[in-house]
Amino acid sequence: MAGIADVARAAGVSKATASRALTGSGYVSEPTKARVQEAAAKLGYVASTAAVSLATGKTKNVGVVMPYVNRWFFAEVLDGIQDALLRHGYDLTLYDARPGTEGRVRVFDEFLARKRFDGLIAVGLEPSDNELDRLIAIGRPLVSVVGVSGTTSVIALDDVNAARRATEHLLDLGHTNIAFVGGGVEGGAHVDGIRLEGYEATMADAGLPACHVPSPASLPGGYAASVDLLGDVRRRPTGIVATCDEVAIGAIIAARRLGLPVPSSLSVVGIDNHEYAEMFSLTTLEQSPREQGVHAAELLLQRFRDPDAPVVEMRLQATLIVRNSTAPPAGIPSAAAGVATTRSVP
Amino acid sequence: MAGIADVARAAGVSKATASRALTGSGYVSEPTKARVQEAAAKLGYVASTAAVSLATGKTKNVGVVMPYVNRWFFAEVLDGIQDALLRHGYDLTLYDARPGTEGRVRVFDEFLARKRFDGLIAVGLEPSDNELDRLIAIGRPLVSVVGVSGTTSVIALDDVNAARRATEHLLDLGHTNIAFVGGGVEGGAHVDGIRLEGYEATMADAGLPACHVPSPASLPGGYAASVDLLGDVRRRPTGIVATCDEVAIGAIIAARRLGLPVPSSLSVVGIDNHEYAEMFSLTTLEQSPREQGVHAAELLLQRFRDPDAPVVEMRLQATLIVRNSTAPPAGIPSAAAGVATTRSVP
DNA sequence: TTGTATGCGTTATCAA
DNA sequence: TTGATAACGCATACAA
Repeated sequence: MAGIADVARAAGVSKATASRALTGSGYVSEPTKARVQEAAAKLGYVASTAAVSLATGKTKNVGVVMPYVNRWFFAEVLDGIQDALLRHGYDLTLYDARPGTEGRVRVFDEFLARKRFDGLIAVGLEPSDNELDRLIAIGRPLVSVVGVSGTTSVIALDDVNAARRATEHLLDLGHTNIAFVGGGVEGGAHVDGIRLEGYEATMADAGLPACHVPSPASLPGGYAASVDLLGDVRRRPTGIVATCDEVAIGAIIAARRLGLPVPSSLSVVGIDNHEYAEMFSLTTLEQSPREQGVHAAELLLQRFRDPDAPVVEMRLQATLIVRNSTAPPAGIPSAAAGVATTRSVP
Repeated sequence: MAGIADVARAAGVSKATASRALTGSGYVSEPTKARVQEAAAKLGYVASTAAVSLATGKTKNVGVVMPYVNRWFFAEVLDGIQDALLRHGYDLTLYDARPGTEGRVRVFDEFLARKRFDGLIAVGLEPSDNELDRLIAIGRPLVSVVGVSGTTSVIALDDVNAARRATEHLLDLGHTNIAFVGGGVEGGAHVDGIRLEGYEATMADAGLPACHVPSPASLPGGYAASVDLLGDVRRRPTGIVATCDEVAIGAIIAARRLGLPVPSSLSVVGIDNHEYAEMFSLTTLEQSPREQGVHAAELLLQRFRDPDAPVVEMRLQATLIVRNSTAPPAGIPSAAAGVATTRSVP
């Protein structure tokens, strides 16, 4: 509870000098600075954030808005943001804005309006026009990770490219009957649709028919969709491109359940490099949500230093990681199999 | 950027009256209150949190400290806390305190000392003595979810009881050769050790030998440990009690890999009721981390209202959910099998 | 029921 | 290089 007045008194200086000595702004002689700092340490002085904010207009705090905290991608991004902010001495206040909830409305109407932060990071938010307007009306720097288009800085995976390369990986192995599992489901994320388009375009380029199997972007969702798909012998593909690793793993589990060996009878490729991917030997296109979070935080912090910094749009390229869930289809032997143990870079 | 002075001017009253009209404290006539509120709405006035904090000493913010945000249990608790705080108009600032990191030191030394919150919720923190001292030295109400013993309010699952009932479930089905997978690994959580003790005590009560298989509390960890355990025919049990559902699911996947049908050749029971549990037909003892988060938040809010409220220790009882991963062992037919489709309460 | 005046704990401005 | 003093934006005790 010691205030700066106590520190000043203990050090035998004025509040103003004490403040300068502690914040490092303005001229203070070395000896007095040392005296002040020692006094502050002895008293356990910590500046009141409220008073500092009121006086400086800065909160040393960053707001993070995301629709879910308990999903792999979001939790990883959050972890990355947290880590980067911590390093720079910034606090993080979290706003949960699950779509369609009353809470989300309140977040936009009340909570964000309080401006308890110097800037905002929106993760996978997919705001409505109205919500986007409010976000901008706040008048604080905004950086997005996925989900917001247009006027603000954005960091996101190049989804079309990732889906294309996943598809091409299977094409290169000799597959022609390839299905895409994911997206096309109510309440699903926009990215799933984009990845689907990447897959469809690639199949079209190869002159092959596309097959879309809708599925929620979750392990149980991918499992259920894949059981349906693979259970019907007439529709059964030799390769699956999944919209994310959880769906891909669901497909692998479904295949095992149906007695279809992976990869000899079915190849599966995902997008993410989820923490479970290695255990399932899943071939996947790695995106690193954690790094996306770090980038977002650092972009925002840089914006604090230079408010006129240009709006940047950062498109990350996924890295293909080949494991053991993909192989040439049953008919074709091991022509391109040599590739199957390498790990290539973007 | 409109301040209360602008609102007061627009409504033709003093700042004091405007403040009273907006906060609801003190006497204000209905007509003027309405005028003020209308003016505030029109100007889009929102009180500066910094100024309010400085004037009242309250931040309307709660700090949450947890070692991980990207693990199922923690993410669920966080979600519950967030939800409850949102309903009461409180912000949430998050502090990541991963054990053994430099960041954790800074969180305790700098970040928490800033007291940007009216109270603190510690989730699974397992603080050192020194850390616990600091936590208390902050001088703000503290509520813990797991991980802190003693002097503060705590909400936690009754781990011993949960492990005991998981074990008894297998015993009731006729199993005698039951292993416990989980715990006993460096960096593991304290709860795993407690659950292990519950299992061991129950086995001892039944006059049966215990078998402990160390494992990290994760899906890959449980998978690896179970492959080892089940791969050795001489050690192979007919039942597994897992320290959590992720480990249990790892065990199920391992069993399938080894061609051991579940539940006919191996029964597996977990603790959690993880979101994947249903997909794997996992019998488990449900704890609800989300509700634990809600309870913790509400306990803290109540403490704000009544600072002298007694310290409470809330031990939650798990609920047995019987699915299809447990059955009588191969030898014993269907004596107690009728039970296997019911769902019992604590 | 309303207005005036003061304080909350810092930083920032201006003289000294 | 330092010190007195005025903001910062609001809530509140007290006076009217």
